[in-house]
Amino acid sequence: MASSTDRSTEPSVSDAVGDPVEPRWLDEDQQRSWRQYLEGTARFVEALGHDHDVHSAVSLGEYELLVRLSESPGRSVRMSVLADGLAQSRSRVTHTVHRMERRGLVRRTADADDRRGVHCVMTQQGYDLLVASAPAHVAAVRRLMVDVLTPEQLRVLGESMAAISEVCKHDHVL
Amino acid sequence: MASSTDRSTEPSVSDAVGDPVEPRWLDEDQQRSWRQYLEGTARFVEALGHDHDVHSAVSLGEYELLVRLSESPGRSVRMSVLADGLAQSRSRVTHTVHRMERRGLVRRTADADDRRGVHCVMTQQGYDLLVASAPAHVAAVRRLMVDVLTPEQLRVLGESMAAISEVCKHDHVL
DNA sequence: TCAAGCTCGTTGAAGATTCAACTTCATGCG
DNA sequence: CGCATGAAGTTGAATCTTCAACGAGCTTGA
Repeated sequence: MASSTDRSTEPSVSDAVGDPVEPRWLDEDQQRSWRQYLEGTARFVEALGHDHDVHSAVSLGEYELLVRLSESPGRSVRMSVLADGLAQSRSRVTHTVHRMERRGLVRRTADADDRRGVHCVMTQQGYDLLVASAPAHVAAVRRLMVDVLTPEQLRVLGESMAAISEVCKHDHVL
Repeated sequence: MASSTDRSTEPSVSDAVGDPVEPRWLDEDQQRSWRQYLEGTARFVEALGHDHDVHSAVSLGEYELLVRLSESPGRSVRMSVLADGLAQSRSRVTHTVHRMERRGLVRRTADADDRRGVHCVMTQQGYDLLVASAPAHVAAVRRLMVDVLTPEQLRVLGESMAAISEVCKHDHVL
Protein backbone atom coordinates (compact mmCIF):
# COMPACT_ATOMS: atom_id res chain seq x y z
CA MET A 1 0.00 0.00 0.00
CA ALA A 2 1.52 3.23 -0.97
CA SER A 3 -1.12 5.61 -2.06
CA SER A 4 -4.54 6.69 -1.00
CA THR A 5 -6.86 5.56 -3.59
CA ASP A 6 -4.13 3.56 -4.81
CA ARG A 7 -2.06 2.65 -7.74
CA SER A 8 -2.95 0.90 -10.89
CA THR A 9 0.03 -1.39 -10.53
CA GLU A 10 -1.00 -2.70 -7.15
CA PRO A 11 -0.54 -6.47 -6.96
CA SER A 12 -3.71 -8.48 -6.82
CA VAL A 13 -4.98 -9.10 -3.35
CA SER A 14 -7.07 -12.09 -4.24
CA ASP A 15 -5.32 -13.43 -7.32
CA ALA A 16 -8.77 -14.26 -8.49
CA VAL A 17 -9.41 -14.54 -12.18
CA GLY A 18 -12.79 -12.89 -12.02
CA ASP A 19 -13.22 -9.15 -11.94
CA PRO A 20 -15.45 -8.12 -9.05
CA VAL A 21 -12.84 -9.26 -6.55
CA GLU A 22 -9.95 -7.45 -8.15
CA PRO A 23 -10.32 -3.73 -7.59
CA ARG A 24 -9.44 -1.43 -10.45
CA TRP A 25 -7.03 0.98 -8.80
CA LEU A 26 -6.83 4.60 -9.86
CA ASP A 27 -4.19 5.64 -12.33
CA GLU A 28 -1.89 8.52 -11.61
CA ASP A 29 -4.07 11.21 -13.15
CA GLN A 30 -7.21 9.97 -11.45
CA GLN A 31 -5.41 9.78 -8.16
CA ARG A 32 -4.14 13.32 -8.44
CA SER A 33 -7.54 14.72 -9.39
CA TRP A 34 -9.26 12.88 -6.58
CA ARG A 35 -6.84 14.17 -4.00
CA GLN A 36 -7.03 17.69 -5.35
CA TYR A 37 -10.77 17.55 -4.98
CA LEU A 38 -10.58 16.23 -1.45
CA GLU A 39 -8.04 18.75 -0.23
CA GLY A 40 -9.57 21.65 -2.11
CA THR A 41 -13.01 20.98 -0.76
CA ALA A 42 -11.72 20.61 2.79
CA ARG A 43 -9.91 23.92 2.61
CA PHE A 44 -12.76 25.66 0.86
CA VAL A 45 -15.43 24.62 3.34
CA GLU A 46 -13.12 25.50 6.17
CA ALA A 47 -12.34 28.95 4.75
CA LEU A 48 -15.93 29.76 3.89
CA GLY A 49 -17.11 28.64 7.31
CA HIS A 50 -14.46 30.75 8.95
CA ASP A 51 -15.59 33.70 6.91
CA HIS A 52 -19.11 33.26 8.21
CA ASP A 53 -17.85 33.09 11.77
CA VAL A 54 -16.14 36.43 11.33
CA HIS A 55 -18.58 38.39 9.18
CA SER A 56 -21.94 36.90 9.95
CA ALA A 57 -24.16 35.83 12.82
CA VAL A 58 -25.11 32.60 11.07
CA SER A 59 -23.03 29.61 10.08
CA LEU A 60 -22.89 28.50 6.47
CA GLY A 61 -25.43 25.76 7.13
CA GLU A 62 -27.86 28.11 8.81
CA TYR A 63 -27.39 30.60 6.01
CA GLU A 64 -28.26 27.98 3.41
CA LEU A 65 -31.35 27.09 5.36
CA LEU A 66 -32.47 30.70 5.53
CA VAL A 67 -31.91 31.01 1.79
CA ARG A 68 -34.25 28.10 1.12
CA LEU A 69 -36.88 29.70 3.29
CA SER A 70 -36.49 33.08 1.59
CA GLU A 71 -37.08 31.49 -1.80
CA SER A 72 -40.26 29.75 -0.80
CA PRO A 73 -43.71 31.33 -0.91
CA GLY A 74 -44.67 32.45 2.56
CA ARG A 75 -41.03 31.98 3.53
CA SER A 76 -42.18 28.61 4.78
CA VAL A 77 -40.86 25.16 3.93
CA ARG A 78 -41.70 21.73 5.22
CA MET A 79 -39.04 20.09 7.32
CA SER A 80 -38.70 17.12 5.00
CA VAL A 81 -38.30 19.40 1.98
CA LEU A 82 -35.62 21.32 3.80
CA ALA A 83 -33.81 18.11 4.64
CA ASP A 84 -33.93 16.84 1.07
CA GLY A 85 -32.98 20.18 -0.43
CA LEU A 86 -30.03 20.68 1.87
CA ALA A 87 -28.96 17.04 1.54
CA GLN A 88 -29.06 16.68 5.29
CA SER A 89 -30.67 14.16 7.61
CA ARG A 90 -34.05 14.94 9.07
CA SER A 91 -32.58 14.74 12.51
CA ARG A 92 -29.95 17.30 11.69
CA VAL A 93 -32.51 19.71 10.33
CA THR A 94 -34.66 19.24 13.42
CA HIS A 95 -31.76 20.13 15.67
CA THR A 96 -30.63 23.07 13.56
CA VAL A 97 -34.13 24.48 13.32
CA HIS A 98 -34.52 24.04 17.06
CA ARG A 99 -31.42 26.13 17.69
CA MET A 100 -32.49 28.76 15.20
CA GLU A 101 -35.94 28.87 16.73
CA ARG A 102 -34.42 29.64 20.11
CA ARG A 103 -32.64 32.55 18.49
CA GLY A 104 -35.85 33.82 16.95
CA LEU A 105 -34.78 33.29 13.35
CA VAL A 106 -37.52 30.81 12.47
CA ARG A 107 -40.82 29.47 13.80
CA ARG A 108 -42.48 26.10 13.45
CA THR A 109 -46.09 25.68 12.44
CA ALA A 110 -48.29 22.68 11.83
CA ASP A 111 -49.24 21.58 8.33
CA ALA A 112 -52.99 21.85 7.80
CA ASP A 113 -53.30 18.99 5.32
CA ASP A 114 -50.89 16.43 6.64
CA ARG A 115 -50.95 16.33 10.39
CA ARG A 116 -47.52 14.74 10.49
CA GLY A 117 -46.07 17.69 8.66
CA VAL A 118 -44.27 20.65 10.20
CA HIS A 119 -43.44 23.88 8.44
CA CYS A 120 -40.43 25.97 9.20
CA VAL A 121 -41.19 29.67 8.74
CA MET A 122 -38.65 32.45 8.59
CA THR A 123 -39.26 35.35 10.95
CA GLN A 124 -38.65 38.98 10.06
CA GLN A 125 -35.60 38.80 12.25
CA GLY A 126 -34.37 35.82 10.27
CA TYR A 127 -34.97 37.67 7.03
CA ASP A 128 -33.12 40.73 8.26
CA LEU A 129 -30.22 38.58 9.30
CA LEU A 130 -30.12 36.93 5.90
CA VAL A 131 -30.07 40.29 4.15
CA ALA A 132 -27.34 41.51 6.43
CA SER A 133 -25.24 38.39 5.85
CA ALA A 134 -25.64 38.10 2.11
CA PRO A 135 -23.03 40.60 0.93
CA ALA A 136 -20.20 39.06 2.92
CA HIS A 137 -21.31 35.59 1.90
CA VAL A 138 -21.33 36.42 -1.80
CA ALA A 139 -18.02 38.20 -1.49
CA ALA A 140 -16.48 35.12 0.09
CA VAL A 141 -17.92 32.73 -2.49
CA ARG A 142 -16.49 34.98 -5.18
CA ARG A 143 -13.12 35.38 -3.59
CA LEU A 144 -12.69 31.69 -2.76
CA MET A 145 -14.29 30.07 -5.77
CA VAL A 146 -16.15 31.96 -8.47
CA ASP A 147 -13.50 34.57 -9.18
CA VAL A 148 -10.72 32.00 -8.88
CA LEU A 149 -11.98 29.94 -11.82
CA THR A 150 -12.55 30.74 -15.45
CA PRO A 151 -16.22 30.69 -16.51
CA GLU A 152 -15.45 27.46 -18.34
CA GLN A 153 -13.90 25.84 -15.29
CA LEU A 154 -16.82 26.91 -13.14
CA ARG A 155 -19.30 25.52 -15.64
CA VAL A 156 -17.54 22.14 -15.80
CA LEU A 157 -17.25 22.05 -12.03
CA GLY A 158 -20.98 22.55 -11.70
CA GLU A 159 -21.87 20.00 -14.35
CA SER A 160 -19.55 17.44 -12.86
CA MET A 161 -20.88 17.85 -9.36
CA ALA A 162 -24.43 17.70 -10.65
CA ALA A 163 -23.69 14.36 -12.30
CA ILE A 164 -22.08 13.09 -9.10
CA SER A 165 -25.03 14.35 -7.13
CA GLU A 166 -27.43 12.26 -9.19
CA VAL A 167 -25.37 9.13 -8.78
CA CYS A 168 -25.06 9.66 -5.04
CA LYS A 169 -28.76 10.26 -4.70
CA HIS A 170 -29.51 6.82 -6.07
CA ASP A 171 -26.55 5.15 -4.46
CA HIS A 172 -27.54 6.37 -1.07
CA VAL A 173 -30.70 4.29 -1.19
CA LEU A 174 -28.72 1.09 -1.57
CA MET B 1 -33.74 38.31 -1.21
CA ALA B 2 -34.66 35.55 -3.51
CA SER B 3 -31.68 33.37 -4.10
CA SER B 4 -28.78 31.93 -2.22
CA THR B 5 -25.79 33.62 -3.49
CA ASP B 6 -28.06 35.93 -5.05
CA ARG B 7 -29.06 37.47 -8.22
CA SER B 8 -27.34 39.98 -10.36
CA THR B 9 -30.46 42.07 -10.53
CA GLU B 10 -30.75 42.45 -6.78
CA PRO B 11 -31.53 46.03 -5.87
CA SER B 12 -28.75 47.86 -4.15
CA VAL B 13 -28.75 47.58 -0.42
CA SER B 14 -26.75 50.68 0.16
CA ASP B 15 -27.43 52.70 -2.96
CA ALA B 16 -23.87 53.78 -2.66
CA VAL B 17 -22.03 54.88 -5.75
CA GLY B 18 -18.77 53.34 -4.72
CA ASP B 19 -17.94 49.70 -5.30
CA PRO B 20 -16.73 48.08 -2.11
CA VAL B 21 -20.11 48.60 -0.51
CA GLU B 22 -22.13 47.25 -3.40
CA PRO B 23 -21.66 43.51 -3.65
CA ARG B 24 -21.30 41.98 -7.09
CA TRP B 25 -24.01 39.35 -7.04
CA LEU B 26 -23.63 36.12 -8.94
CA ASP B 27 -25.18 35.83 -12.36
CA GLU B 28 -27.46 32.95 -13.20
CA ASP B 29 -24.75 30.62 -14.47
CA GLN B 30 -22.48 31.28 -11.55
CA GLN B 31 -25.31 30.75 -9.15
CA ARG B 32 -26.25 27.43 -10.71
CA SER B 33 -22.67 26.16 -10.70
CA TRP B 34 -22.14 27.20 -7.12
CA ARG B 35 -25.23 25.41 -5.95
CA GLN B 36 -24.42 22.33 -7.94
CA TYR B 37 -21.06 22.22 -6.27
CA LEU B 38 -22.54 22.64 -2.82
CA GLU B 39 -25.22 20.02 -3.21
CA GLY B 40 -23.00 17.60 -5.09
CA THR B 41 -20.28 17.77 -2.49
CA ALA B 42 -22.74 17.32 0.35
CA ARG B 43 -24.24 14.24 -1.24
CA PHE B 44 -20.89 12.85 -2.26
CA VAL B 45 -19.29 13.13 1.16
CA GLU B 46 -22.40 11.70 2.70
CA ALA B 47 -22.49 8.73 0.33
CA LEU B 48 -18.79 7.99 0.59
CA GLY B 49 -18.94 8.20 4.37
CA HIS B 50 -21.90 5.88 4.42
CA ASP B 51 -19.99 3.46 2.25
CA HIS B 52 -17.16 3.42 4.78
CA ASP B 53 -19.61 2.79 7.59
CA VAL B 54 -20.90 -0.26 5.79
CA HIS B 55 -17.78 -1.75 4.22
CA SER B 56 -14.95 -0.65 6.47
CA ALA B 57 -13.93 -0.40 10.08
CA VAL B 58 -12.56 3.11 9.60
CA SER B 59 -14.30 6.34 8.72
CA LEU B 60 -13.23 8.29 5.66
CA GLY B 61 -11.19 10.68 7.79
CA GLU B 62 -9.39 7.89 9.59
CA TYR B 63 -8.75 6.17 6.29
CA GLU B 64 -7.15 9.28 4.86
CA LEU B 65 -4.95 9.56 7.91
CA LEU B 66 -3.82 5.96 7.59
CA VAL B 67 -3.03 6.57 3.93
CA ARG B 68 -0.74 9.45 4.82
CA LEU B 69 1.05 7.28 7.32
CA SER B 70 1.40 4.41 4.85
CA GLU B 71 3.08 6.73 2.35
CA SER B 72 5.63 8.06 4.76
CA PRO B 73 8.99 6.40 5.48
CA GLY B 74 8.71 4.43 8.69
CA ARG B 75 4.96 4.81 8.45
CA SER B 76 5.45 7.74 10.76
CA VAL B 77 4.36 11.36 10.36
CA ARG B 78 4.55 14.35 12.62
CA MET B 79 1.25 15.56 14.01
CA SER B 80 1.60 19.00 12.48
CA VAL B 81 2.39 17.53 9.07
CA LEU B 82 -0.68 15.35 9.33
CA ALA B 83 -2.79 18.34 10.25
CA ASP B 84 -1.48 20.41 7.35
CA GLY B 85 -1.72 17.58 4.86
CA LEU B 86 -5.25 16.66 5.81
CA ALA B 87 -6.29 20.31 6.01
CA GLN B 88 -7.52 19.78 9.55
CA SER B 89 -6.92 21.59 12.79
CA ARG B 90 -4.21 20.35 15.12
CA SER B 91 -6.81 19.80 17.76
CA ARG B 92 -8.87 17.63 15.50
CA VAL B 93 -5.90 15.48 14.58
CA THR B 94 -5.00 15.11 18.24
CA HIS B 95 -8.47 13.83 19.06
CA THR B 96 -8.65 11.54 16.05
CA VAL B 97 -5.23 10.06 16.72
CA HIS B 98 -6.19 9.60 20.34
CA ARG B 99 -9.23 7.56 19.34
CA MET B 100 -7.23 5.54 16.82
CA GLU B 101 -4.53 4.91 19.38
CA ARG B 102 -7.11 3.44 21.74
CA ARG B 103 -8.08 1.06 18.97
CA GLY B 104 -4.48 0.05 18.38
CA LEU B 105 -4.26 1.49 14.87
CA VAL B 106 -1.49 4.00 15.61
CA ARG B 107 1.08 4.84 18.28
CA ARG B 108 2.61 8.13 19.32
CA THR B 109 6.34 8.62 19.76
CA ALA B 110 8.47 11.60 20.66
CA ASP B 111 10.52 13.43 18.05
CA ALA B 112 14.22 13.13 18.77
CA ASP B 113 15.25 16.49 17.31
CA ASP B 114 12.42 18.78 18.30
CA ARG B 115 11.22 17.97 21.75
CA ARG B 116 7.90 19.65 21.07
CA GLY B 117 7.29 17.27 18.18
CA VAL B 118 5.20 14.11 18.28
CA HIS B 119 5.15 11.43 15.64
CA CYS B 120 2.16 9.35 14.79
CA VAL B 121 3.19 5.84 13.76
CA MET B 122 0.97 3.27 12.09
CA THR B 123 0.87 -0.14 13.75
CA GLN B 124 0.75 -3.41 11.86
CA GLN B 125 -2.87 -3.64 12.83
CA GLY B 126 -3.46 -0.21 11.31
CA TYR B 127 -1.70 -1.25 8.14
CA ASP B 128 -3.72 -4.44 7.89
CA LEU B 129 -6.89 -2.49 8.34
CA LEU B 130 -5.89 -0.06 5.61
CA VAL B 131 -5.17 -2.89 3.20
CA ALA B 132 -8.48 -4.50 4.03
CA SER B 133 -10.38 -1.25 3.54
CA ALA B 134 -8.72 -0.09 0.35
CA PRO B 135 -10.66 -2.12 -2.25
CA ALA B 136 -14.06 -0.97 -1.05
CA HIS B 137 -12.80 2.59 -0.75
CA VAL B 138 -11.47 2.67 -4.29
CA ALA B 139 -14.59 1.04 -5.60
CA ALA B 140 -16.72 3.70 -3.96
CA VAL B 141 -14.57 6.58 -5.21
CA ARG B 142 -14.87 5.14 -8.69
CA ARG B 143 -18.56 4.49 -8.54
CA LEU B 144 -19.42 7.88 -7.02
CA MET B 145 -16.94 10.13 -8.81
CA VAL B 146 -14.18 8.86 -11.06
CA ASP B 147 -16.29 6.62 -13.26
CA VAL B 148 -19.11 9.17 -13.33
CA LEU B 149 -17.00 11.82 -15.04
CA THR B 150 -15.15 11.90 -18.33
CA PRO B 151 -11.36 12.04 -17.99
CA GLU B 152 -11.57 15.64 -19.14
CA GLN B 153 -14.16 16.54 -16.51
CA LEU B 154 -12.14 14.85 -13.81
CA ARG B 155 -9.01 16.70 -14.87
CA VAL B 156 -10.74 20.09 -14.82
CA LEU B 157 -12.33 19.29 -11.48
CA GLY B 158 -8.94 18.54 -10.00
CA GLU B 159 -7.29 21.61 -11.48
CA SER B 160 -10.10 23.85 -10.31
CA MET B 161 -10.07 22.53 -6.78
CA ALA B 162 -6.29 22.84 -6.67
CA ALA B 163 -6.55 26.51 -7.60
CA ILE B 164 -9.23 27.04 -4.97
CA SER B 165 -7.11 25.20 -2.45
CA GLU B 166 -4.24 27.61 -2.98
CA VAL B 167 -6.43 30.66 -2.56
CA CYS B 168 -8.02 29.25 0.58
CA LYS B 169 -4.64 28.42 2.06
CA HIS B 170 -3.63 32.07 1.93
CA ASP B 171 -7.04 33.42 2.73
CA HIS B 172 -7.25 31.37 5.86
CA VAL B 173 -4.39 33.28 7.37
CA LEU B 174 -6.27 36.54 7.12
C1' DT C 1 -62.66 -1.82 8.67
C1' DC C 2 -58.36 -3.11 10.32
C1' DA C 3 -53.67 -4.24 10.35
C1' DA C 4 -49.24 -3.89 8.20
C1' DG C 5 -46.13 -0.89 6.52
C1' DC C 6 -44.91 3.39 5.19
C1' DT C 7 -43.52 8.65 5.95
C1' DC C 8 -42.85 12.58 9.07
C1' DG C 9 -40.57 14.52 12.61
C1' DT C 10 -38.63 14.35 17.27
C1' DT C 11 -35.75 12.78 21.04
C1' DG C 12 -31.69 11.77 23.78
C1' DA C 13 -27.40 9.68 24.07
C1' DA C 14 -23.08 8.79 21.90
C1' DG C 15 -19.70 10.43 19.02
C1' DA C 16 -17.12 13.98 16.56
C1' DT C 17 -15.56 18.77 15.93
C1' DT C 18 -14.47 23.38 17.30
C1' DC C 19 -12.69 26.86 20.32
C1' DA C 20 -9.93 29.02 23.73
C1' DA C 21 -6.69 28.34 27.21
C1' DC C 22 -2.57 26.30 28.49
C1' DT C 23 2.27 23.86 28.68
C1' DT C 24 6.38 23.05 26.70
C1' DC C 25 9.96 23.98 23.75
C1' DA C 26 12.48 26.52 19.90
C1' DT C 27 14.17 30.77 17.94
C1' DG C 28 15.50 35.43 17.28
C1' DC C 29 17.22 39.66 18.92
C1' DG C 30 19.02 43.32 21.92
C1' DC D 1 22.59 35.64 28.37
C1' DG D 2 17.60 36.87 28.97
C1' DC D 3 13.45 38.07 27.32
C1' DA D 4 9.89 38.11 23.75
C1' DT D 5 7.69 35.75 20.34
C1' DG D 6 5.84 32.11 18.28
C1' DA D 7 5.24 27.03 17.05
C1' DA D 8 3.73 22.21 18.56
C1' DG D 9 0.43 19.58 20.97
C1' DT D 10 -2.82 18.77 24.40
C1' DT D 11 -6.91 19.47 27.11
C1' DG D 12 -11.73 20.06 28.38
C1' DA D 13 -15.94 22.36 27.63
C1' DA D 14 -19.27 23.86 24.35
C1' DT D 15 -21.22 22.89 20.17
C1' DC D 16 -22.71 20.18 16.40
C1' DT D 17 -23.73 15.75 14.13
C1' DT D 18 -25.04 11.02 13.95
C1' DC D 19 -27.59 7.06 15.23
C1' DA D 20 -31.22 4.23 16.83
C1' DA D 21 -35.54 4.22 18.82
C1' DC D 22 -39.87 6.10 19.14
C1' DG D 23 -44.82 8.22 18.64
C1' DA D 24 -47.98 9.73 15.49
C1' DG D 25 -50.36 9.91 11.24
C1' DC D 26 -51.08 8.46 6.36
C1' DT D 27 -51.98 4.57 2.96
C1' DT D 28 -52.84 0.30 1.07
C1' DG D 29 -55.09 -3.90 0.48
C1' DA D 30 -57.45 -8.03 2.12
